[in-house]
Amino acid sequence: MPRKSAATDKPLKEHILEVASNLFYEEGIHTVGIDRVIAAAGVAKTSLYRYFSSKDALIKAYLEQRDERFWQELEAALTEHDADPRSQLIGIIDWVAQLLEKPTCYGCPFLLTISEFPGADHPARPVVIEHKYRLRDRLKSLAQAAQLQQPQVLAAQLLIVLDGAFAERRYLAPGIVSSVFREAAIALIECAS
Amino acid sequence: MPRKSAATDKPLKEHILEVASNLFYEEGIHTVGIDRVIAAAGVAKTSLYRYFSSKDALIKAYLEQRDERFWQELEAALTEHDADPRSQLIGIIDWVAQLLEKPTCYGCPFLLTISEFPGADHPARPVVIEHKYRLRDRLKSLAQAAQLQQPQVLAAQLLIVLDGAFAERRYLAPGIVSSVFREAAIALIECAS
DNA sequence: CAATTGAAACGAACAGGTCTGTATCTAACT
DNA sequence: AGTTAGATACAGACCTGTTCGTTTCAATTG
Repeated sequence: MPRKSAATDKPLKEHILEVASNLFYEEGIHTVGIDRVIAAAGVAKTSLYRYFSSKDALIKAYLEQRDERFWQELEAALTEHDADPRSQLIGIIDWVAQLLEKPTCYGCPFLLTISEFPGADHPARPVVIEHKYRLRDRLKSLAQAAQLQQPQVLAAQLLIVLDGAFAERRYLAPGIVSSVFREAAIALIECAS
Repeated sequence: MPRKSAATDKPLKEHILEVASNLFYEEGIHTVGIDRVIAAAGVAKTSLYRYFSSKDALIKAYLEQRDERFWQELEAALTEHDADPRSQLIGIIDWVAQLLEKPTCYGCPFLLTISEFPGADHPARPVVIEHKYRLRDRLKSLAQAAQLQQPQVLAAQLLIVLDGAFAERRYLAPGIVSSVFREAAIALIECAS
């Protein structure tokens, strides 16, 4: 049976991944070396390499963890909303707007990672693309169910606004980005009504 | 008098900067080392360091060059348009849409750079922020002159759409991003009419 | 209960590579 | 002669990934 980490009582692999995830997200992947990760996690280098075969594997696990958490929290936020598809669509917008308001939001981890690794062969790339496509499809089916015009186009438009808002969170203050994002998204939904 | 580079007949400093600019933009700054730059430029390392005191200085020059070129080409594109402020605003949108359609467009160099260097103390940061603010102000004054509602808000919305479109150009095909961007921007302008 | 065993983790050093930036020497051109 | 640039080697730092020896701790076994 695997040993538990002292502070968090989580399995060590998850503990390492969580620490790495925060560091990668906040400071960038290239600027955070393995030594930084193990120091912050209070862990030996051998332990990290026992669970992750390479830094690339750790990066991939980081994105997969963020993807999983994204959908979990999104679906959880949507259960508090009306079942009406239009309300659900607005619900996604509001949920993202809340994310953008957090001071701990530094942008979209997927966009940030693909900015750091533009190479077509990096293992992170398919995770990013799949994440974005899935989100766009989710928006599209909601727009479709809400009987909005051109749901495919609207979904793509909303994704652009979302990506733009997250991109700007790297250099702009939380409140402004969130409110402008929300207004723009609502306006586009109104246009398709 | 400084020697001209064989192929381009430009001063060596500009030649180095141009080569570095393309490499940084296409492959990312972290993944492109000084050795790659001098090899691609066909230049000795000593020559590079004669004109640029450090890699950070080269990065800063890269962004300043992109900024300068951005405004030059934007203003040039706008002279072909009607002097009417609303036409000028649409002109910016169309010009950006054309940029996005180019296969050589890999996103916004400013957003990409700030994604790679999130640190608040990096010399690239102020260049990025100033560029974005200037663009937003340009959009705002055009919206104002066109007597659109809430020009400040509209400008911020358009900037979000623009940033989102450029962000998506790292993982999506040219044509789709460009057309969706254009439709979203036009829709937002219509909303403010 | 006490001794043993074995996996899990730590710590520290190191190998091999890459990166930035410098120093030195030589060639070319004015 | 003197400036400009090329070529090369190198210093020092950093980074990934490995190796080796030691510690801890829990489960097993007598």
